[in-house]
Amino acid sequence: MNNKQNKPTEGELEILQVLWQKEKATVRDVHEIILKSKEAGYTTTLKLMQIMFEKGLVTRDDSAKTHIYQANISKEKTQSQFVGKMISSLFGGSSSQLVMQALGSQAPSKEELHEIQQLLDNLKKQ
Amino acid sequence: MNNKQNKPTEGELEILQVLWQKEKATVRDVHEIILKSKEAGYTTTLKLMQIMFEKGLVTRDDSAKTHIYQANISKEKTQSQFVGKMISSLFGGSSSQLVMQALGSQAPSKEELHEIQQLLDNLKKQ
DNA sequence: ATTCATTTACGATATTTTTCGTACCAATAT
DNA sequence: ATATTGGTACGAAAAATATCGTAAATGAAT
Repeated sequence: MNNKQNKPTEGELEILQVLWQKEKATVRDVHEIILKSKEAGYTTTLKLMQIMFEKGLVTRDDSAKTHIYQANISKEKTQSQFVGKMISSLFGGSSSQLVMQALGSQAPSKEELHEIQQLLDNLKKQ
Repeated sequence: MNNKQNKPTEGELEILQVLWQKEKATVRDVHEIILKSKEAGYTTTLKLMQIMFEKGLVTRDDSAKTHIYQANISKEKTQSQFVGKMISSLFGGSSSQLVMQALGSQAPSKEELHEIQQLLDNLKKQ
């Protein structure tokens, strides 16, 4: 069972973000985008993606010279992994505390509020 | 200006949790508690706390042989630091997405739901 | 006073993550 | 054919964290 997927590191997360957004991408694609937010060498990105491949975090099609990468863990799963970790390590296990903090730090739009309200209504019914 | 406080590492976070809860604590106090959730040597905890002192994450009273430590960054500030980071790096800047994820992953109690509802009502008014 | 237990200080090592240089390979242009 | 370009592989260094052993200090108990 390869269930216990390790938490991606920060660098890996940056790459995953790109892959989640673009579905498929070459190292160069990813690298270009990462360059926008930080300084980095091409081979640095390459190496990281190779390591991620070894770890199973991404898959790749290496049939052509230029390999094509895809994320191999879902955004949702990763999010919940991190959120869970955070709730336990910073909010004493209380998800609502995290919710309060998140809502407080950045007010959501009307539509978002509505969405949250719906979810909340749902939870109340149970 | 020592304003740009670095994000505490995971190990540091464990210690901060104890300090936030107990207000004041010795290395041994902290260590005992950490032992409950993981294996660790005493000097490991000690060393970490010494480093945290150097970084300014904690203060300490070393007037007696056994030093007494206190957290020097607030729980709230640290939480918002991490939540903010998370929203931007995993939720594309949308706090409500994080909220949804958090509420979904672990249903809060009735009281908590009520609290969240109140906050939500407040936000709606604006 | 001497021993014993507890603590801090500190250096060293281990581990994990990030970064990069260099070699090598393949496709294309000259 | 050869040079140029753009790609991968790979090893190794650098940086950040975490871990621990050992020595020295301190205070309490005998």
